[in-house]
Amino acid sequence: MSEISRNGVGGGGQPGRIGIGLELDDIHMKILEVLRENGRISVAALAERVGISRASAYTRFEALRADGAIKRFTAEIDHVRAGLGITALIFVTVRQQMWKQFRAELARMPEVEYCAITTGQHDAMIQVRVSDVAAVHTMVTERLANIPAVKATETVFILDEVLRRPYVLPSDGQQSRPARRTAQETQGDVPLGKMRFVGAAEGRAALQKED
Amino acid sequence: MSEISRNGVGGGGQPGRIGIGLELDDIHMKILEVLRENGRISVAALAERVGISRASAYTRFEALRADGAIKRFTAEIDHVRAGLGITALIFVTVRQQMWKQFRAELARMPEVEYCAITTGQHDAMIQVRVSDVAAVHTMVTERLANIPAVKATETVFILDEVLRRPYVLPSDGQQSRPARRTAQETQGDVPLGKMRFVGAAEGRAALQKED
DNA sequence: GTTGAAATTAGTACGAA
DNA sequence: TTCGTACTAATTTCAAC
Repeated sequence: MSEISRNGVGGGGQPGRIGIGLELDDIHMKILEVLRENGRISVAALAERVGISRASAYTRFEALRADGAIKRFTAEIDHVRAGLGITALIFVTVRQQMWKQFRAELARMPEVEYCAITTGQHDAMIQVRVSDVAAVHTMVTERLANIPAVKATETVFILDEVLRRPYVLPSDGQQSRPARRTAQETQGDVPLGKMRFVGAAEGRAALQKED
Repeated sequence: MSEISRNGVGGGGQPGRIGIGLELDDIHMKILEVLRENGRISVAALAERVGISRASAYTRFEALRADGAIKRFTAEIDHVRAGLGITALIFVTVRQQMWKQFRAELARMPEVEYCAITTGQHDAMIQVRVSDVAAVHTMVTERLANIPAVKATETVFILDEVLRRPYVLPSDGQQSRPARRTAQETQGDVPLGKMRFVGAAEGRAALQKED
């Protein structure tokens, strides 16, 4: 049910960000690393693993929560065991000027686990978890189709979830960190023919702001 | 880095499931509900909220972990605060008989937060978080393009993440629960014209098994 | 499956470096 | 700020019911 933070393409620390927040140093990052793989670790054990005192660990831990860098702690549930064996992605084309309504309707659908607004052919992608294939059909044809904001949908099923990391952090040693080489420099190296980048459809910028 | 459980389209409690697991009753579900919204709650407090004794709560808590219904506890990090302001989805077409290699390569890419095998036009969807737009380009053209298993990619950016629920549970009161009405009964009700379901490409079944 | 009491651990508050 | 310590409160474990 939680609205989560904006994530504009231009984002990533630029001016205009709401809330200055605290500067995250290496120790903060280490704390996040530990916490994302073991959200129930005691602060004492956390302090030891990170190499700071217990008191400091409490201070930093609280700071990270207060700042919002840690949004919440959660248990990862095996949805198959929990009876929701079917996962589907529904790509939605949303009618202009109706995003607000679309978002409101989404909040009323408990089977929706994730929704993101995207560039490309469609406007949004939603991920749903349900108990059987028929439920996906019901969801799409009865629930989504009845939302005026929804112009069209395209549904695919998830056959297997290969990988889910709790949360990716910069300290994971990305090859794609602020690269020395620019995009232009890179272009000669690899066969770009098979790669395709899909920008936002016309009018998307306008849609974005409307809510 | 964790491989997560299979999620076949036929799944959801059918025979052939690996590991019998324990039967999840209402109290188990309640525990999962509480834990997914507050992964750091003490077992004592959990017991109170669920309405059972401390000892029972401990027993059930442990059983859920041992069974794998609770896969892990994790902190949800604000990736923007953490310096990864850009999120993108990369839809990948994978060459037949090369899934194993594809999976292995994925594991080596820390910026990949999620990967699912899907039906439809593409074979897999991966979600990446990086610090800037250039990093996406680098990721796709340098890393993915160099994997022989990757036949083609299509990239879209995530402009906004509207909604993320920790984990959807059946008890969320889904409208799409084992529906009384069949898909066929439903068809007369709504304009199906704008809805599209996309099945697996030919040969996908074979690909699925290969790994 | 529950209660209660002991041992352990967590969380807080302080002064000192 | 961070650390170390001491103090208080809470949690977990384990026993008996």
